[in-house]
Amino acid sequence: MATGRTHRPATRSRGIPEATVARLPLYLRALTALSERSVPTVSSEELAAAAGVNSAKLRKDFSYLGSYGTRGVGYDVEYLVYQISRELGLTQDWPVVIVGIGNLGAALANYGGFASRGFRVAALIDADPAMAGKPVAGIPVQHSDELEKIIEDNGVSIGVIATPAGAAQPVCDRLVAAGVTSILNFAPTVLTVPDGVDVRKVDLSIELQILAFHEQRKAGEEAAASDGAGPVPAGRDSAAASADKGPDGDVPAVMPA
Amino acid sequence: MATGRTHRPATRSRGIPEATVARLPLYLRALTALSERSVPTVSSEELAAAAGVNSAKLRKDFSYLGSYGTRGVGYDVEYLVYQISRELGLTQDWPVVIVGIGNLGAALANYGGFASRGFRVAALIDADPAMAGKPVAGIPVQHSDELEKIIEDNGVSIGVIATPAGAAQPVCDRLVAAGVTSILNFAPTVLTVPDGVDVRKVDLSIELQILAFHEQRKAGEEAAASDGAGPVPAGRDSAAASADKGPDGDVPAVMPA
DNA sequence: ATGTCTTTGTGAACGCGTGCACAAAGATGG
DNA sequence: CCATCTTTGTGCACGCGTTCACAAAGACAT
Repeated sequence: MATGRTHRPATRSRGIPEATVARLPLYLRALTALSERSVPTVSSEELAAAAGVNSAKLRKDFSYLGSYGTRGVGYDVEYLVYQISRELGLTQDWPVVIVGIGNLGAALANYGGFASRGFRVAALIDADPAMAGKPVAGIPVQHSDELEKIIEDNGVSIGVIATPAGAAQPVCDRLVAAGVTSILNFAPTVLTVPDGVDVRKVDLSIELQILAFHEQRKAGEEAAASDGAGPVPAGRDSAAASADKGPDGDVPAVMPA
Repeated sequence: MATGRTHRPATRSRGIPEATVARLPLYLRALTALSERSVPTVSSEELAAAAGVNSAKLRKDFSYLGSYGTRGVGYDVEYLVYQISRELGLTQDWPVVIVGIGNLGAALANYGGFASRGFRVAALIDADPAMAGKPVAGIPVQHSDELEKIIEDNGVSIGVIATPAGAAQPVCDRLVAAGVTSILNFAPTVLTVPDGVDVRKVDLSIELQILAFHEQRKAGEEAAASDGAGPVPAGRDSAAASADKGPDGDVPAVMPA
């Protein structure tokens, strides 16, 4: 799962639970696929299976949006696609800027899932002067100096940070100062932002570590018979496990497509 | 953050809650940074701030691992780094294969956060014959035909799928059949896997949609702004910058990644 | 030793999210 | 119009996760 966090306990999203909001895109994707196959209606059971969730959960989620289903029949696919899109705010155009055009930034720029969801890459920004003007995904990269102007001129409110960890906070500060109020962060760093600004973070390394945890557990259970505890190099100071070479601080995170 | 899901009903993770496991990598990152600065000990308050979480939560998380702190002093950084690494299974080597070497796959292959965490890219696999032999991140790409052999020869148990949506499930099936038991999926599709196999999913599109939802809500609240107080915000996207946060800022939550 | 001060570790309360199970609503057929 | 069948919408209970608040534990000074 992804990983998104930033302090804030109360989750009163205008009646719609945060957990539900996080699943709406999932339903939308499944519904879009059905729509493309010209399926007119779908039951909660079928849609739930397609989205990979429990049907009861799906019905409860939809109940927060209103009563859009017909008992005995199911949900009208097209209508639901529209309702969810509207709820998520995808019926409007969202200009987005991507800062940090390295391998990851380029991958994001080429990602096709944007346009189809109402997102438009308004600009690609990088601090390296050598990148300026060079086209990536058909869009010329612009230098960081232009950041504020680009954001204001295009009315950008969503920014994507794909820079090395060290550059993330400064870039974030500039984005926020220029008017961005939502940030998707791929750099492995905790960003500090003022109230009113949303930050979601994606860190591949974290996802892999969680997988490793479960993987280790599976291996452990398998050898449940005689297993003791792993090698326990006593000494509190023995410290630093195996591979700890590079400072992770400067490597950009990675991500989705 | 990322998004991950598909799995276990009972969370019998040897006593450690899933939510805690998802945060351990976060603590580990903060601790590694402190370690590099040669900081000997850290209090729950300081570490929590560095990791972006609540200090009470951090202490409770650590309590699941054991009593590694010293009252009145804090936690020994090096010792904690080791304990968390061991708990996550990062003290061992995890060979990983990346399937689908497009923009994203290449970005992942170049990601530096792997090696420093015990992960080793054992192979890059792509279905395009033209890619075969071509080096990416210093590793020659191999053709899909070799998939099973590669996995068995290297004892790979973790696979990363970065293929187009249509190829994901078939690739997943082959990975699982060959012995992979943990999968990180970047393709926008719900993968079906047998019991015992973990799947975590990362989908940028979903993260952006969640941001859009909150962004839309902010814009809506602004329109109903009744608390004057100060400068009158002319255009909605022009100035901004200032702390124009009215009622309640809404920040992401989620979990679990 | 004794007292004071700091910080951990955790018992308990609370709230959110999940899933069950069923009544209500509507379609459909006779 | 009535009976039956399907599927939604939701009340309710339960469990996980979060947070508070404080006693216990140890460091440190006197």
